[in-house]
Amino acid sequence: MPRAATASDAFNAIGETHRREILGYLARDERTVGEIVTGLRLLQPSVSKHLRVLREVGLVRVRRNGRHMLYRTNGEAIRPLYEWTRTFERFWANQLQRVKERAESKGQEGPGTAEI
Amino acid sequence: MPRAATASDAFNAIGETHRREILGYLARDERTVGEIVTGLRLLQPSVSKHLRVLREVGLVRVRRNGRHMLYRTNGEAIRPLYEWTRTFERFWANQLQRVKERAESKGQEGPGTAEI
DNA sequence: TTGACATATTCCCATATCGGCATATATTAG
DNA sequence: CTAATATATGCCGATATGGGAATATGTCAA
Repeated sequence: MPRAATASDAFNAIGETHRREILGYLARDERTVGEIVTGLRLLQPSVSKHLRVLREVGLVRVRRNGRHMLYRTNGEAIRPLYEWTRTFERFWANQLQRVKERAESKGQEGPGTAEI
Repeated sequence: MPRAATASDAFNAIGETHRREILGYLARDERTVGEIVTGLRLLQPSVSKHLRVLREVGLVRVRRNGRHMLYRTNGEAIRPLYEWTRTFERFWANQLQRVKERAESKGQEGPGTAEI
C-alpha cells in the first residue's frame, strides 16, 4: 500500500510545506490564484494543484469572480488537527510545570538521566 | 520532486493514521513494541517501521529494557503542530462566539447548529 | 554454547507524489 | 467573432511510500 493520498484528509494535506504556506496566506483575506503565485513566489500550475488538494479536503473554499477564482482558508477544517494536537497538551504543560518547580526549588541538577 | 519524506518532519510523520494511533497509545505510558502490536492489532514489522519514522522526527523516545524496547510519546515534538493549528484558532473561536450570541439573543436553543 | 524470544531490517511491488512544461478551459475586452 | 488574461489539467520522471513475507540482529535463559 502506498502512502495515503495527499487529498485523503487534512492530516495528509498539511504535510506539504507549500500548502501550509498557502493556508496561512489565505487566512486573512480571500486571494486570487495569481496573488498567491506572486505572493508566495510559486509557479501557477503548482499553486493550482495545491489548491485542488486543499479544496478536496475542505481546507479552502472558492468562489468565482469574473475570470478570477477567490480562495480563502476554511479554518473550521483545521480544527480537527488542533483538537488532535491538544490531546497532548499536558506534555508541554507539565514541562512548564517542571521547569517552574525546578526554578523554585533552585537546588541540584539531577545527575545525567540518560536519554537515548 | 517527490513528496517530502515521511521522516522529514512531524507534519509529514503524522500524516499516517497508524502513526497517530501509535502516538496516542504511547501518550500515557511507555510501551513495548509487542504491546503496540497487540494493542493496536498491527503487524510487528509495520510497527517497527512506524516507530523508526516517529523516532527520526523526535515524536517518540526509546529506551532498552532487556530484550524489550520501551517507547513513549515525546509530546514536546507535537507542540509545533499545536502552535501551527492555533494560528487559525480565531476561525472556530469566532464560530463559537457567533453561536453564543445567537443563543443569547434568541434565548433558546438554535436548532441544528452542526458540530463537527 | 544453543534455543527462544523481541525487535529491526531487507526485498518486492503497486501507487501517489511534486515540479516543470505544455496545453486546455473559461471568462472578459474590444 | 478574436485576442488576451486567469486558472486548471495532462504528461513526464525521479522518488518515497507502506504492507507483507522473510530474514537479520540482539538479548536473555539454561
